[in-house]
Amino acid sequence: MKVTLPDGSVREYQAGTALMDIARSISQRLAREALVARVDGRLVDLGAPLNSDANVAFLTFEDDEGKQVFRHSTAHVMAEAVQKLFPGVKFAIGPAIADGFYYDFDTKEPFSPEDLAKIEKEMEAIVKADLPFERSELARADALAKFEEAGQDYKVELIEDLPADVGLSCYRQGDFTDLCMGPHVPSTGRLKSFKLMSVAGAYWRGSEKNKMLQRIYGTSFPKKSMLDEYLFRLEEAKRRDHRKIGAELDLFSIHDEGPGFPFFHPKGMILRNELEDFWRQEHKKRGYQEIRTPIILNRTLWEQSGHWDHYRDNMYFTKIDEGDFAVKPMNCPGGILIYKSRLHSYRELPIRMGELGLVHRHELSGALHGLMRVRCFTQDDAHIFMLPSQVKDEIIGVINMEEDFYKVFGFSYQVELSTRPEKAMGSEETWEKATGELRDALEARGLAYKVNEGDGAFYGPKIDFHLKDSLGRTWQCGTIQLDFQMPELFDLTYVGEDGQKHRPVMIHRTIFGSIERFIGILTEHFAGAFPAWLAPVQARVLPITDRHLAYARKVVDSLEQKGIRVEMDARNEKINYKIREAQAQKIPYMLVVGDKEAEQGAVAVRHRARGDLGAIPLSEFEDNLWREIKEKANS
RNA sequence: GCCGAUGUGGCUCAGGGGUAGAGCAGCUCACUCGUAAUGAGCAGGUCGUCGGUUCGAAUCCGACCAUCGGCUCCA
Repeated sequence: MKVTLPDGSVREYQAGTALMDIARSISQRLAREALVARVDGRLVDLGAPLNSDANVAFLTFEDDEGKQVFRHSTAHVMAEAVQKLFPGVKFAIGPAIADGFYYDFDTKEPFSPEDLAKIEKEMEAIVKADLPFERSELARADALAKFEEAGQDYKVELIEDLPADVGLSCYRQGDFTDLCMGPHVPSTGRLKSFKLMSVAGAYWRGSEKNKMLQRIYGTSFPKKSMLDEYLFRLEEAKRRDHRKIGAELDLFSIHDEGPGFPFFHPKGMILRNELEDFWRQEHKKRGYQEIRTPIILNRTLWEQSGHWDHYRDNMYFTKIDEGDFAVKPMNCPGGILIYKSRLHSYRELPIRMGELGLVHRHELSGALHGLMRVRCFTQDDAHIFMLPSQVKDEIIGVINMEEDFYKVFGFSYQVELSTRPEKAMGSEETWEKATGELRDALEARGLAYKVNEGDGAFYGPKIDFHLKDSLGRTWQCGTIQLDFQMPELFDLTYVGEDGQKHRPVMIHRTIFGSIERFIGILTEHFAGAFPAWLAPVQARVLPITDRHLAYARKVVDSLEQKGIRVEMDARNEKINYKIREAQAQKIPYMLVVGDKEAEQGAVAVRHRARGDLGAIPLSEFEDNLWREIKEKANS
């Protein structure tokens, strides 16, 4: 039979040759590093025989699929160790995830950190024994009987949910057999370096209605050095944590007195205000008007908007003069009242109304996370009221705007399209149509996107922009939501060419998403070293001795005149000490002034990343920094 | 909200049934210094909160609160 390799070369083998032997015939190194094979597009165990002509690729840890198989195999080893140490445990699922794997177990007692150490030890023994992973295929009825007998309820449930005509397979290594479609690495000896990272509760099938299982997270690598490097990267990421940097740089704080309600300090406010100024400029350019609507509004408004039925659990309520009021969780009903406050002509549309609106949402206490998930936040919201014929262009316009914004900060992002959720308002047809419009716009822009079934807002489907934090977790920031419901519910109209009233279409959208969350992401992205235009302090003047205080004062005054945010470190300390502190505060420019500078009207410039840049005339420094700020340079 | 862990001065952390300890930061004094920590002294905490056990609790037990890692949810 003929085997075609990825480079196009063709080799001849006897039918029935094991894939592993084919790998070995190509090179020893490939045989050592290959984890699975891709045969005509399907992943197959290396131990499997090849029976006819095929395209074959051998995958190693370098390939995403190879990596997943490696991690998934490690999950099986962990499950075996758990079976040995904790007899009677029931097994749920154990997939590979982005940086490792997990396995969910139903146990009598939760695992303790000490248990993890024991499980790791046991896993080491299993890896050392180099047990082969053996595949077996079996009939559905046999599989059901087997797992029922073993008391593995979750496996039984999994089998029952699989289509009746699909073939089932199991993998066994040592004493552990698991329902699994595979493939796996050839033997446990491949799984050289692993570490169990944490235990956590996780609901069976991700639903809080189900039982909570014990999930163990772990990761694995073919080499110890790779594991060490990964762990080191994790440590580095923790150093970027916005909660840590936020405290160190005195940007914000969160107190027991207000869980999930962040306090912004003076330096955090500078950052916020810069972002908001930028936001206002950009929106003005693009034909947006700014509005502001109240935080507390009557309950009847929320009943009309559907929030009472669909969002009540996330809302805060209060009473005013015996009347029921709600604290707004979204800005749209307020914006709609402004739209409705007078008649609109088709000539005015689209109307783009932006609002930096403070919303409050009751988030579960366990979900709170620094600035990333809070209970009150400022949405950089906007509502666009338009003619049905304007929908596509408006969506494309917003997508372009999102991209323009993220480019300024150097963010990369993932785009997701979320469709009709279970508890949604409106007909299937309207949803179909709205989802189609969003999809068309994405495709017209040629954007790659992922579909999130059932993740839309209750009033419409949406396009979301997700940004990454320092640990690679993604957070939704920008969103574009197409809404045919609110215009109906509030009987919104415009007067058309024909003099009749017509129904406008609405878009809800954000770019930062929440200013708070955006600041969190921004902080981690730059590790606190914000570009000069955002930096709370753009320059700090460091006089060498108190003989130079007067000149330093002059430098500060001059910079302030130019609108530059500047501080002076007048303390009676050595220059090294002052530099160390300014560096720790990630201040973009340190201006050392001593006798020489005072004499020449100069400053000795040190940049936080580029180091000592030597002395230049003060005016030249001012011009340079001014330019850097104006250009919003990312350095 | 659920599972697990944690909670000691502003920060990082030690200690642990007999009424609290270090480093850094702060303050004072001396040094007047050229690109990442000068030295000395002083001050600072009812050990998250409330209750229980005990002659005695920061230490043991319970409840609650908050934080951290997940699940769920979402900007």
